[in-house]
Amino acid sequence: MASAVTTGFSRTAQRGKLSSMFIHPSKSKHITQDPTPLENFKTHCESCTRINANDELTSFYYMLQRQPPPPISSFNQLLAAVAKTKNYQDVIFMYQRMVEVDISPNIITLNVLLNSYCSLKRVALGFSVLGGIFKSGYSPDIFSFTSLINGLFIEDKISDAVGLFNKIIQMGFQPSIRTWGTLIKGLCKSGNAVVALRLHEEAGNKNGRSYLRFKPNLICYSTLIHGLCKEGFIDKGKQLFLEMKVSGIKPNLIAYGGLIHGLCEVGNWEEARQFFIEMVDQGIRPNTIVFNVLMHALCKDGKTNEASGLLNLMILRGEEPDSFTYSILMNGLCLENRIDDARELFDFMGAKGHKRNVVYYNRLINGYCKCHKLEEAMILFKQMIHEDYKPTIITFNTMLIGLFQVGKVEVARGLFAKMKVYEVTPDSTTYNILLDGFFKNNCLAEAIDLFYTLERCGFVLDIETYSCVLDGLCKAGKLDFATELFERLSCKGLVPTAVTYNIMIHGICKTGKMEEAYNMFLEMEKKGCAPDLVTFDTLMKGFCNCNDSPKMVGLLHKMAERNILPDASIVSLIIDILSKDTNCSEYLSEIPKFSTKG
DNA sequence: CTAGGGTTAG
Repeated sequence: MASAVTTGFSRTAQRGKLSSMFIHPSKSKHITQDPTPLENFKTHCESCTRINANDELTSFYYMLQRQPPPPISSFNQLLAAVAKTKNYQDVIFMYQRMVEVDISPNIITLNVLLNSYCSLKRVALGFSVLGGIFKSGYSPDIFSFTSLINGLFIEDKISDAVGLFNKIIQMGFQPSIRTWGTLIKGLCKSGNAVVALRLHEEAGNKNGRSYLRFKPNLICYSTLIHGLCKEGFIDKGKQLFLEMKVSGIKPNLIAYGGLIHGLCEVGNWEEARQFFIEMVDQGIRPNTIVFNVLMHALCKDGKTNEASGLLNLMILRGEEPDSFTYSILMNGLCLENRIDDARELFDFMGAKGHKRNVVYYNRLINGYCKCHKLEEAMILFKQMIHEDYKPTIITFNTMLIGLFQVGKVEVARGLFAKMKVYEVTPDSTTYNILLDGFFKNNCLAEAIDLFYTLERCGFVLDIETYSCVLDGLCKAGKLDFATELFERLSCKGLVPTAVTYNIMIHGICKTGKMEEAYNMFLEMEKKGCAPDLVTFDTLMKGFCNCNDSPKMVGLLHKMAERNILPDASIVSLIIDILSKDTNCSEYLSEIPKFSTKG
């Protein structure tokens, strides 16, 4: 049975000739084809945009040719200087030239090289440098390991990074404050601020991590505070803020900024204001970024007028608004559907000679798309190209969403084809938009064709993409296809989310097979995926359609267990069923009590 | 030689 379904799919996929249009060539052209060192050097110099780059490379080249060669420490100094400017590519280039003329690196040279690879998201090459360190008879030190831990974090290999940290401790290495800072930063950046906090607490505990010979410093604290607040643990952030004050560390702009940011996100404007005042009292001057954060939070909360009040304050205090400031404000206006005001700001900036950038165009295009003024959006799109701004992936994704929303499928196809022309590579969001757009605009075959083409090309599809396809299939009445695809998810290593389950449950409910729908719900619970309000809403409607009051009451109990409050539509369904059911009083007594406070 | 903050679609 399964094979029949599969065949149905591939036939559709083979029929279309869209594949070549949709799949862009991979970016393999970046790999160079072994030019000679001198050629390499020349093109490298030409492509350098940094002011000092040529100076550095010229003196480097001079050093390379000297006989006898200068000491390795001189090379290290130069490499370190280049690394400091974050031009890691240059460091690697210079290192390779050194090797060519038989200059032996020492541990510092190798560490700089290792760190450059790690910073360029090439931690694997970092590890090969580690091998090279051993081979040259050196021993890796805490610098090498700190860089590797950082590299693992940069590549999102969180557990490997933590594992390496633990391993070097086991091996008897003494971590430096920077190693610790790298660990804290990595955890906070990857959304594991709570883990970072636990480590921090253990470190403070005398019986805990006794190998730490240092106290957390300003950087550790501000990173942690920022990370915790970003994830909504404001109280923990405030606690740490106090703790750092107690241990004699004066909070800086970043610590205050993190706290204010977190408070704004949860809408606690009053406390945010207090900290803002405290910060100013402490002689810390809020910079443009802090103002931007505040304005962004205000705009997101629909308080655009207050945000523009802050803009005035900012200018009054002598802080120069930057490109972010205006784009945040523009977005706020768009969110309030004040597209004309946003346009006015946009034109005003142009008139004032304030440098526009792509983001402004993206924001405004988004604004026009949101209120379905696609012609305006398109005019702006053409204008930005005319003014030599390169459209980005955001520009295209925004336009595509807008076009599909108003049913302009043909224009969307054309725009997608244009991405190639502008050398913008579609990302997974682009494909989700296309799939969703084709499904919603009744281009079922095209959607399935695209989906199969993507799968065949080995494009890494995430659970969002599959959910989108499942939704499209279910809504088109192809529940069989959807079920087959759903069952294939686990062998692709994908875990269905609540959204995925909701889509499937909805699809099954539509066919009236409530037992199957309920089984899907049970599977969801069993797999540890928490059902949400949508899940219950969907099931309630299904059971209501077949007048299954006991099951509805059962669901209400499940909701009570999970502290999910029924919304208006569920309540009306309950009333509906009670009025139909002659045994209503019996069920009435069984309905759980929901506390009104979450 | 190795650690700290903000914006854009769904």
